[in-house]
Amino acid sequence: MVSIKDIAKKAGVSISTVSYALNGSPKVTEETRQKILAVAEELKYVPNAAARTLKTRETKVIGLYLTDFGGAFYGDLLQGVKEVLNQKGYDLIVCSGKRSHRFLPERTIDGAIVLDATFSDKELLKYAEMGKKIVVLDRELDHPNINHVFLDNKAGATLAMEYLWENGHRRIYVVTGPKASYDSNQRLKAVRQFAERHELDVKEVEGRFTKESGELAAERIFQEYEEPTAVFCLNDEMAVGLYMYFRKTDLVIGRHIHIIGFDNIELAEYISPRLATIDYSKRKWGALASEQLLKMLSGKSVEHERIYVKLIPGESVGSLSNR
Amino acid sequence: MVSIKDIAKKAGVSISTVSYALNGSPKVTEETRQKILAVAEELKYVPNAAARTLKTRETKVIGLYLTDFGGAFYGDLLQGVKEVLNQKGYDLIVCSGKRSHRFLPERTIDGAIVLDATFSDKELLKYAEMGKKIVVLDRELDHPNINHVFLDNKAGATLAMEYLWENGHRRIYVVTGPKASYDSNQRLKAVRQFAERHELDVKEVEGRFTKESGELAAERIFQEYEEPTAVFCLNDEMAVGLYMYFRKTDLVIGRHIHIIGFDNIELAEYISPRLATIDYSKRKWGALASEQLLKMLSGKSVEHERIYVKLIPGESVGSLSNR
DNA sequence: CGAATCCGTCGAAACGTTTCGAGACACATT
DNA sequence: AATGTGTCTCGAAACGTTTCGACGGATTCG
Repeated sequence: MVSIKDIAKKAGVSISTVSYALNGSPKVTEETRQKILAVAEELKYVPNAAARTLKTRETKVIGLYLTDFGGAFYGDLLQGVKEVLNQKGYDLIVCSGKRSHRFLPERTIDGAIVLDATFSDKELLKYAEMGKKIVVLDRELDHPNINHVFLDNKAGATLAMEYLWENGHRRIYVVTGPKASYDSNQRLKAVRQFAERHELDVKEVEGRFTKESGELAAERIFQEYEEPTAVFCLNDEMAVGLYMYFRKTDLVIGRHIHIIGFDNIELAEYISPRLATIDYSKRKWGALASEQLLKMLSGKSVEHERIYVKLIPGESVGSLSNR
Repeated sequence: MVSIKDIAKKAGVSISTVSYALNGSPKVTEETRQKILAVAEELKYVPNAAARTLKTRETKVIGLYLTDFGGAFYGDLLQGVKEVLNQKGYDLIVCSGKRSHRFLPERTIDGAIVLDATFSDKELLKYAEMGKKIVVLDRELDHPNINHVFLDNKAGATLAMEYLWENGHRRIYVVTGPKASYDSNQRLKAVRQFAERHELDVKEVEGRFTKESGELAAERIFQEYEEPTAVFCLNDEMAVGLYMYFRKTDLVIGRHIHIIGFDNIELAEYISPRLATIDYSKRKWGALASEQLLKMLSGKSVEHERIYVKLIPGESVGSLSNR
């Protein structure tokens, strides 16, 4: 409501002087700045973001795109992103769904971090081509305006397989994510390599990275059950689905059936038996992604970063020797 | 980059005609509209949100303020909000932290839904006073520009107490949230009323609505333990904290120690034994909140809404008779 | 047939900033 | 005294829309 113009009038100076004063330009004398600040305060002036954006072409807001708001998975990641961003004077908004894509071309946000499989490569490339800066977390995309923080999926999947192997497991199933998922494919690739190296026959069941699909997968595995069997779920969410299923049977997890996941979601720690899984710092992942994005926005060059993983043992995987 | 002006030039019409055409005004003939649309398409025109906002004074974006991005608690709520909003042509952005408050006065968003105890009443009232429309979910605030969807905390707390009572429990502890929490206070009030009615002596331990504080509370309770004791945690998060603690002792939950929570978070279902708790539709809560907000924005009157609760039994509470 | 009505189009102002270039003034330099 | 050098302030244009009022031409009406 009250604009820079009102301040100018009341303070008896020009509009431009007010603007300079408010923005801390050295062009204006300390005395007039104080006067202007006082008037602004008195009038309860608040800058109009739209007008400023129209002129400066930037919003100091960056968007984070998620597939859905559900996943407990995201908490730490968002925290990491937010910390970095706020510290550099940027704000974070979290978005989901196709509608919100408009923020990118319409310049509501300066850049985006994407962790949303429903956001197509094609669309992303289109925006990148328009000059928008983007960091993707769930795919690799080759474009000067797009960067990527590499999560070491393969190392993680290999760790998981080794853990099962060392515990004596030889009949192993893997429950994959959707075929289109980059993470799933990377992890699966490592599983296959491991299998080949050890001359194992790893059976593959396709899931959708959800609890429900995990439950379905469990059903299939149960039908073919030949004791003892270990299952590597390519994410924890599906592992929880297996838990749900096997609780209804007389197989006990960690004894008759062995499960390991990937992601170390919160639930993995609280469910019992403790789910063995692959952990990585989601917070750091988010922090690195934002740092990359900010560098891109300020025209600096970015070096490729990588997130390391580690194994979290859990009672969901028992040793075959001490049955 | 390409603006309405470029379209006008290329199509050989005036700027205003382009604007009318693009906005589907009946003032322009179908023929010219098609021509303009074609040119816009060809030029890959995208409207500039800042310019439009500057003129129309609205963004068609509403903000949802959360204390932090952590809580798995929010998923369904956000889903409910988003569905309603999208259907009415609005977008949702999720925000957290003081910095983002600027969106309200700076007109980046048309209105806000607040579920964030760190957002002070005073500040909220200030924005309301400026004319911003707000729906609060975690407090009651009396202002024409602020509304509220009522969650039946008292009924929920009473249900929980009755459940414990009917299962024969008489030595009951309640673990509260922070003193400043509206929800905690409402629930606690009902607990006290129940205690008075049944001439019970309910011991109160103060928590902070987090797992860690639940664990601490458990420690205190354990020291005073006199079998059998039931604990009503004023939210599930803290109940999970109790689980963590008691797993380290030789008390088994649902047998020697009995626990009930409030909120029915996802974890409550997957933890074992299943946590008894109070459930309510978070999705509906979100949906009602957004509907209220949209009504306020269009100047309609809003009627007060209320969310009902129900008891979810769980094995975390056993009957005292069949020990 | 002249006047009234309607319809599609247009020009221009406005929204609230930022920022460039120029103006005004004071002071120092030759 | 004329010129030069800074310093502070100002006016005006620009960003990309929306929308009001006006305009001219075609149609309808009495």
